[in-house]
Amino acid sequence: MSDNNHTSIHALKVSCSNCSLRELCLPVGLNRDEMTQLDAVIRQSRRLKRGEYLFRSGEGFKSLFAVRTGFFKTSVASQDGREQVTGFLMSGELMGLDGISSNVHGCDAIALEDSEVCELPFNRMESLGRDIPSLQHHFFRLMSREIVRDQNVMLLLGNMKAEERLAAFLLNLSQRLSTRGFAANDFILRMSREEIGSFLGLKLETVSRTLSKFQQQGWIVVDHKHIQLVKPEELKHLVSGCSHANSV
Amino acid sequence: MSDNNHTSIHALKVSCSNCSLRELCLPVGLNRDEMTQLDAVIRQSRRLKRGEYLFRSGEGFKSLFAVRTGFFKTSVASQDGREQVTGFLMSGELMGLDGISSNVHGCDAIALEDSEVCELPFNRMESLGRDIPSLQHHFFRLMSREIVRDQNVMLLLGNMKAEERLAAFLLNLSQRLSTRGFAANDFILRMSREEIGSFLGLKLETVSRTLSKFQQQGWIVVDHKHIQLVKPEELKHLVSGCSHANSV
DNA sequence: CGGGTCTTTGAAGATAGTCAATTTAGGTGG
DNA sequence: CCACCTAAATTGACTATCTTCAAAGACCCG
Repeated sequence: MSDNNHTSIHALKVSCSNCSLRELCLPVGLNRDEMTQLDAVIRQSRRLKRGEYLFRSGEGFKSLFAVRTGFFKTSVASQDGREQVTGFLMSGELMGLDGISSNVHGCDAIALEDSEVCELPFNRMESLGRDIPSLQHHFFRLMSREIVRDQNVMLLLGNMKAEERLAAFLLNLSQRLSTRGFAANDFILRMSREEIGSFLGLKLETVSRTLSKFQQQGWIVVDHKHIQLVKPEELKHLVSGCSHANSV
Repeated sequence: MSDNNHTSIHALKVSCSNCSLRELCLPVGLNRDEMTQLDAVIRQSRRLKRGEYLFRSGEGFKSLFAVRTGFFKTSVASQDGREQVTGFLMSGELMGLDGISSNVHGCDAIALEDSEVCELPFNRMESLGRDIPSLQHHFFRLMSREIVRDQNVMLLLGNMKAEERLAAFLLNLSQRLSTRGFAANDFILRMSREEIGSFLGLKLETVSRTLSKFQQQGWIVVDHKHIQLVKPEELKHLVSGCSHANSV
């Protein structure tokens, strides 16, 4: 699974009941008892170094993974090497849902910084869902949310101009970070310009140019990976009219 | 729900057990007994005329809908009126999965020809899933398949040129039609050039021009909505290297 | 059979892509 | 700890693709 010898496959026993992400992640809406049952199913946490693959497209699918700490990208690759980043994931978010359909992972998942994930064996999640209706329901909701997110990315890729895409991207990151208790208007980009471009359907040069343009207009401050949103309302204004949802 | 007086809300009792789509649709892998239980849950079939909305974005979500006959598009609209078509659906395919996450439909679903759908009340599907593990599993697989499909659309919108997009689109239609027993290389487009363009992230003129180009090269014959794939292998060659999956 | 929608096609224009050169940053090893 | 080396980012000039604007033609439904 891992091609990296010094990878620490720390089999730390984790528990949802104590996890600071329990309001964001899978256990939403479960009572104490149900959460204990969920704890029993979650196999372990696994640590990954920056650049390491959590899974690869084509590998057998057995488990979903929830991000505990760190940051991931998922991407699908074409035969001739072109890469499409399909998402960036932060704590509490779930990876691997696309593997359920065929029992084979449909994308690559790569850590963009040193990270830690919880492994959720899918067949055990499935049977636990039958015992805990609210868990089953939440699970359906999570998958549905992913579909909604994907639809919004389609809207972005199909209808929006470079500036609108980048504004939507920055605002989306901002919103998700602030949900997790981080500053909404001052953050570090974990991904390269090329990865942003791949996600947004733009070339890296266009991403760089557009960020510079935003900075020239005084809307943001760019210092390499460090981004400050000075006038987020201007970014919102750019995006408004492109989508009612900002769950990109 | 419907704003159209002369709409026939034929409450035909339908049954999965007799349905010609049972190998394509929800009942895949169920035994006789389980299928009878599923029959009990499926509320009715509903007929829609061309142009009629099955549901609209923002409406309360209660049911999923399976296409029995006909053809649909789903789309998300931005505030300023721009439309992104997110999918075209044919018999045996499911609509409404995006509504589960928030109990509100996230897109519009519109019949592109006179059509008939089966209504699947979601809460009853959920509880039936707890009784029939294989149904629950199949349901997860269907949602996952939708996520995979969406990822492939992202790849298309993010990485492919106009000719590649259109080739992928035609081949995908062809493949799905042939699965349903129709001719793979001779079919009628149910949607307008504008709707194709919206789905593919192109303007209608570009769609029209690109179809003409394919025809000039002798790869297809275009007679308005009537399409014949003369050299599908050339189209495949165009697309190859853009994606390993053709489940767009 | 006629109005309106959909489609095709052309020409001009804009946005983003490509190619290339320079600068900067970050990681590695001495 | 510093210096080097490689990878990432910025910026400019030019180009290609797609869009926009426009006009004419075809079909379809009532």
